[in-house]
Order: sequence, then C-alpha cells, then structure tokens
Amino acid sequence: MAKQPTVSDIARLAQVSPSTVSRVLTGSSPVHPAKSAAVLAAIERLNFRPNLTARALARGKSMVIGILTQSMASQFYGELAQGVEEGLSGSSYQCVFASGHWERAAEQAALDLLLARQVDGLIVLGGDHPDADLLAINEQIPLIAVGRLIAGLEDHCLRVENAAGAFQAVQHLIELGHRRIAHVSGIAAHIDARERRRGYEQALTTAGLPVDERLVVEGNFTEQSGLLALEALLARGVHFSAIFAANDQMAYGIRLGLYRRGLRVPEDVSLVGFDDLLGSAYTTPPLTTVRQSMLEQGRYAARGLLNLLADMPPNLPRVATDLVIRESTARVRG
Amino acid sequence: MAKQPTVSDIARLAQVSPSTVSRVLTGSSPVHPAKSAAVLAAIERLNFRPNLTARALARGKSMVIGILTQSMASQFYGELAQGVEEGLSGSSYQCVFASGHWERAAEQAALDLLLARQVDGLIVLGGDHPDADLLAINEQIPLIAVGRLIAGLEDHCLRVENAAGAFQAVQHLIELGHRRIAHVSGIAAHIDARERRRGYEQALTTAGLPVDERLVVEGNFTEQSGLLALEALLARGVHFSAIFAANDQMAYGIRLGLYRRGLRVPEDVSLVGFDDLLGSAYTTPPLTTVRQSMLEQGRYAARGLLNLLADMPPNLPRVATDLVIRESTARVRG
DNA sequence: CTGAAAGCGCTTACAG
DNA sequence: CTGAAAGCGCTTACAG
Repeated sequence: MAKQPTVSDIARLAQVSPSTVSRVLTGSSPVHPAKSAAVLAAIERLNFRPNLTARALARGKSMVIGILTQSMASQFYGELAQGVEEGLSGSSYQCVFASGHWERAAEQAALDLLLARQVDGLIVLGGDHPDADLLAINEQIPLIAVGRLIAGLEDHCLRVENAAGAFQAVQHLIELGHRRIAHVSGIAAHIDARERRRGYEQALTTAGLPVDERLVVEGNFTEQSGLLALEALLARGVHFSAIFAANDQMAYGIRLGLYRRGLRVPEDVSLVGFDDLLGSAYTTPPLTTVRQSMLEQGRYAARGLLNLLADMPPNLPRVATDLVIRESTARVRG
Repeated sequence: MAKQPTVSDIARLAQVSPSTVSRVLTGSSPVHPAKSAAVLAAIERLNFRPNLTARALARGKSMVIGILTQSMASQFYGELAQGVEEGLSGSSYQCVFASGHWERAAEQAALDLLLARQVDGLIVLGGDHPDADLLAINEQIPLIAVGRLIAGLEDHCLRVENAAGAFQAVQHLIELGHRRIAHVSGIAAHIDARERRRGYEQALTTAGLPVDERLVVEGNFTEQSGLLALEALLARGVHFSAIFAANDQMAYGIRLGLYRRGLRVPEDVSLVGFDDLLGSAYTTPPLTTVRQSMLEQGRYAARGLLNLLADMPPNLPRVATDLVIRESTARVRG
C-alpha cells in the first residue's frame, strides 16, 4: 500500500509551492503557463488525485448532496434515485444515499449520518420524518422533498397531480362502460393515497355514479396487500367490473389474485395502476396505468436543489401525469 | 444558518481541552467521570455532531466503503445494494454508491470519485472495468467483486453456482417430460451467461438429449431482449415446449411474447427464469426460477470486505442456488 | 503571477 | 487522567 501522493509531493516535483498546485487544480486564479505545465506533468506522473475529504474541510463545502431514501431494492425508489443522480450529473455535486427502510429509528440514523458527513443539501424521498425536524434542517442546508408534503415548506416539496391522474384513470374506465369500479387505495396516512382516492371519487361523482364504500379497500402499496385487498373485495360479494389500484405494485398483486380465481384481465375485470414502473409494460397483459415518471421527478428534485444551492427559489414544477393505456382495460362486457 | 458547533465550542463550554472532548467522543482513553459528564452535557446542550469529514482526515480513515454499481433503478442491482447495506450495518462502516450505467466512461468517473473520496474499501457490482485496474486498486484498498470474475483475484470474487443452478432448472423441465427445451442466454461476454448455458447443455447431455443450436438465442438480460429472442425462436420454426431464460427479466419479456402469440404458460410452453427477483412471485403465472439471493450475496460481499479490512482472508462462500418451482412450468402435453 | 502562513475540525502521540 | 502541540491534505486571503 504505497501512500497516495499529496499536493506537497506534486509541488516538490514541479518545483512550485503547494499554493500554486492548488491554483492549477482549481483554476481559481491564473498561473504561469510553464509552471502550470510542470504541475500538470507532475500530476500525471504521480497519478495524483486530490483528496476530496481534505478539500471539503478546507472549503467548508463537501460538494455532496445527501439523498434520504427508504429502500434501495424498491423499484419505485430506485427510479427516483436514478433520476436524482441524472439531475445532478453535469453539476459538480455528487450524491450519497442513506436508507431509512421505512423505520423511524433507521431513518433518523441515516439522516444523522448524512448530516455528520456535511452534505451541502438534502433530498428527502418519502418517509415519515417529522416535519419540524425537516424544517429545522432546512435552516442549515437546503432541502427538497419528493413524495411527501412538509407543512411550512410547501414550495420545497415536489407535487404530483395525483388527483387529476386518478380522475383520468377512472374516467377512462367509465368511458369503457364500467359502472362498478373498485378502488384499492394506499395507506391513508399518505397524502398521495388520499389524493388518488379523491380523484377516484370525483370521477365517479362527475359521471353521476355513486361512491360505494364497499368497493374501496385499503392496501399498503405492496403486491401482497393488493392480493389481500382483492380477496377482501371478493369476499364482500359486491359486484365490480374494474379495479383502480393506487399503485402498480398493488395492481400486480390484484392481477395475480384475479388469475388465481380464474378471472381474466381485461375480459372479466379491467385493471388500472398508478406509477408506470419499468416492469408494467411487461406484465401480462401489459398494464394500463397512470404514469408519473419517477426519473423525471428525481431530475426535478435535483434541479430544485441546485437552484436552492445557487440561492435561487427552488422553482419546482407540478408534476403532470399521463394515462398510458395498454392492455389491461377493455370495454365492459354485455 | 447558524454555524455548527465544533469540538472547541464543546471544550469551552465544558471547561476542558479539545483533546478531552475528543477522548469522550471516541472513548479512546479514560476520562474523569465528572469531566466526561460535563462534556456530554455540553454536547447535548449544543446538539453537537462531530464532523466526520474532519475526523476522516485526521484519522486517515474515512470509514466509508464505496459500492460501484451499474444502475440504481435496476431491480437486480437494487437488491444487491440493499444486501451490502445490510451486511455493513452493525459495523461502523457506511457505504456510498456510484453508478457506472454500463458505460466505460461513466464507470471510470464513478470509480475515480469513490477513490477521491478516500473510501476504505470497494465493492464492485458487475460492470466491465478492466481486471488490471481493479488489481491495482486492490493494492491500495481492499476490494470485493460480485457478478464478475477478476483474473488473479479469484478469492475476492463472490461466485454463484450458475452452472449447477441452470442444470437443475433444465433437469426439472426434463423431468416434466420436456424434450425440446429452448434457451435464451445472456450476453456471452458475461461469465454468468456462459456458465448458465453450460449448465443447460450439461443437463440435456446428461439426459441423453441432443444440444440443438437452433434452440438457443442470445439476449442481453433485458425484458426487451427476451421478447425479441422469443420472436427469433418462433421465426426459426423449430419446435419447443419449454424455455429456460438466463435471467428473470428476459423471462418476463418472453412471457409477454408468448401472450401476444396466444401461447399459454404453462399449458403450451413451460418457462423458467434465473434470479428470483422480488417481482417474480407476482407474475402471471408466478415464475418458476432459479433463486440466487441478491440480498444474501450483498451481505456476503460486505462481510468479505469487513474481513479484508480486519486483515483477514475474505472467506467468501460459494453461493448456492435453489430451484423455486412456481406455476410457469408443467408436465409436457401428451 | 506566486509563496508563506493560517486555517478547516478533528485526533493522537507526547509530556506531564 | 489531561492539556499543548502537531498534523491530516487541502485552500485561501495576504503580501508581495
């Protein structure tokens, strides 16, 4: 393990002072071409790579932005994370991730670590961290949230047109002649879930259809809960010809439940999801769903944070949704 | 933005020297209980959090290990990353991710960044970075690879029983009476792909069945390529009653292709994948596949690196695979 | 354009 | 058990 060369090593080899080496490294002020060349040559020769930790300490800026996510294995958060990464590429900021695993303690620990590492900004992806804490953090370093709403910091929170998206999805089912449309909602504590449910109800009401409590079951956004919700729905014995799920993962579970009961999609039951995960184009049949591009959201969040870092307003757009009609929905039979 | 308190602030408030503050922070040597209590109180009072960047510089150890991954949005890498994260939790190491996006330049940049951030160890997840570079890096900091084999560093590479897993999958099909079994392989440059193909051929040979080149199509591990491979297979006009795909994602694509052609799974064609991604239990029908737990592999890799960091041999186990029989495979039709 | 000096916030011998 | 000092590897005023 040979020691890594430092700025002093380069300075010695190039016969200049460390200050000058630093100047050519950062381009902060002009350096005589000859010296500059000597420095560059020395850097090349010793294969020197500046120690970013030391630089961060000296500058008081780490140039890293922290992403507080919930899970690395989840499709949903993975796409979001990738979007953030893309949005940051080109800037001189790097990102580091820490996962909360949907647990208060782990999320707190993850956040503490990020802060202790002196991140220059923070992007919060979902989670349950208390608003007050987040508000306090925002006093120290700029913060953007995706998939959650922080009271008092609304303009730092990326908002998706959840209700409009859900409305569109249900309207599509109504246009196909469906009258009995069930809804598997997400966790009610989650604002996205509430907004999507509202969109569902509005679409029904707008079409003059009744909102029937018995057609709504609450899930928790997992495949498993979708499967269970379908069972619950079936057990109630109420008739329905279509289901709107509050996210794609639950739609997958519902789809499997339907398959197990011998109900065909879309011949017997039409199914619509929400998210348009990468895999939804490859389910059988390909899933009709409300697309909210997570990649795009990640990019918006990154851009918003970059704005904040440049002392500008975050300027987050409202994220529109698109209904992508694939093959899991069809005209009602009979 | 109030400045963060530092060790000196704590020292002043607790009426001790910075050295003592550091001692109670790290527990590196005994401190008088009274002073210790005063320091703790000051820390609490000022809500002090040690600057890990400064600590890293002072100690010459960052306590972070770098994960060079390919994509954050991929299910496969996501599970692997999560496993690494789990394996590292409990240790005092933290992990930071950088993605190569399956591109040489991006991978190089990601690696450089990790190195410049002074990671204490490196876990390489797949990718194409040249063996020689990796070998050189391993001279500086310990390195473990998953999903790739580095010549000259075999004991630092986590190995999966690919051939045995594939063998088992194909044997299962043979036991169900299938005689014409197609294979959609992965990228031939990839060792996993080659080994799985070998397992496929061995199973056929062992059963006294011929290896028919026309039944093999190469994919690139994506859903899209699975769909295309199926089309190619169908276009060849050779008969087959089962398909073994080199990974689950391609199996998803194949499954969709089959659906489009009106071929039922498993009634008309049996289908087996490899990986057992989280979603594979929720496809319709649920996919029979060879499970290689990515979470487990991530944990093994983390543990191996921790061993290396403690100056012990990596001690990586050979990762066994399990055939998980679900509903996409059935006895061949009379 | 350039070097000497001081400093970023911590830790770790060193000398009591 | 404890404080003063030096140092980690860089950067940035400051004074030429």
